[in-house]
Amino acid sequence: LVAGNTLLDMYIKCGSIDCASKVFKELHERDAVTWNSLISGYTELCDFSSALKIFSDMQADGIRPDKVTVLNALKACGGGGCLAQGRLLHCSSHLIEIEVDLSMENAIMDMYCRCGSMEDAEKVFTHSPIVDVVSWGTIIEGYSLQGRFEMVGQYFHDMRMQGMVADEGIFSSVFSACCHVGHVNEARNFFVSMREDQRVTPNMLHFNCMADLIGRIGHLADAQKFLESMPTHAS
RNA sequence: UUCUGGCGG
Repeated sequence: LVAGNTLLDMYIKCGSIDCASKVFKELHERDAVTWNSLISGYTELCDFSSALKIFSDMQADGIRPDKVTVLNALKACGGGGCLAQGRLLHCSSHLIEIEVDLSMENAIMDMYCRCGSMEDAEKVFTHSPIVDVVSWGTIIEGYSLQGRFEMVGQYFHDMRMQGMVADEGIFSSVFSACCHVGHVNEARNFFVSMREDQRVTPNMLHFNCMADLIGRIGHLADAQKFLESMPTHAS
């Protein structure tokens, strides 16, 4: 069983979903891991409807979904923008004796964000007994995707107030929001704070957003100077 | 062997 699952996983990691599904069909024994691998394989390829189809096949086959199953299914719902199905998962996961821990809460929030329902995402966030940098990042990225810069700033501020340190991912979302709405000065402030207060090393994406913004207001020489100040080893 | 946020893979 483990050998079969390992083989299946190998094909998925290589991107050969066809070989993977062939292996899947030939397996005479399948457990939750087998199904989970295939669901995540389709999700990785952005074939969300196939992923959700496998998810329902799994249940039809009498295999009980575990935590990983639900995490993968939530991701597929988010990717496919299937709000109704995602909501159903959210509501039923409590019932089918799956513990709703932090990673589950975060996945649920992410699903709502991608489905465009920030209201639901915020509700989950607010009611979470504990949140981490991923939770904050999920909400911030959610607002960033919607171009809601004021909310990005708000949540970033709240996060700092609670003593949470931002990481590279948070700043990627923040800069992308700045870029989206063309807020140069705000971005500058974030850039300075990133290095001085929070000791996050700016990466290439961060530098690009900054240069784009500076260039956009016509300060091409500044933008160039800025890019030249970028360390060559920046990742 | 399958596992939550940005970019990458």
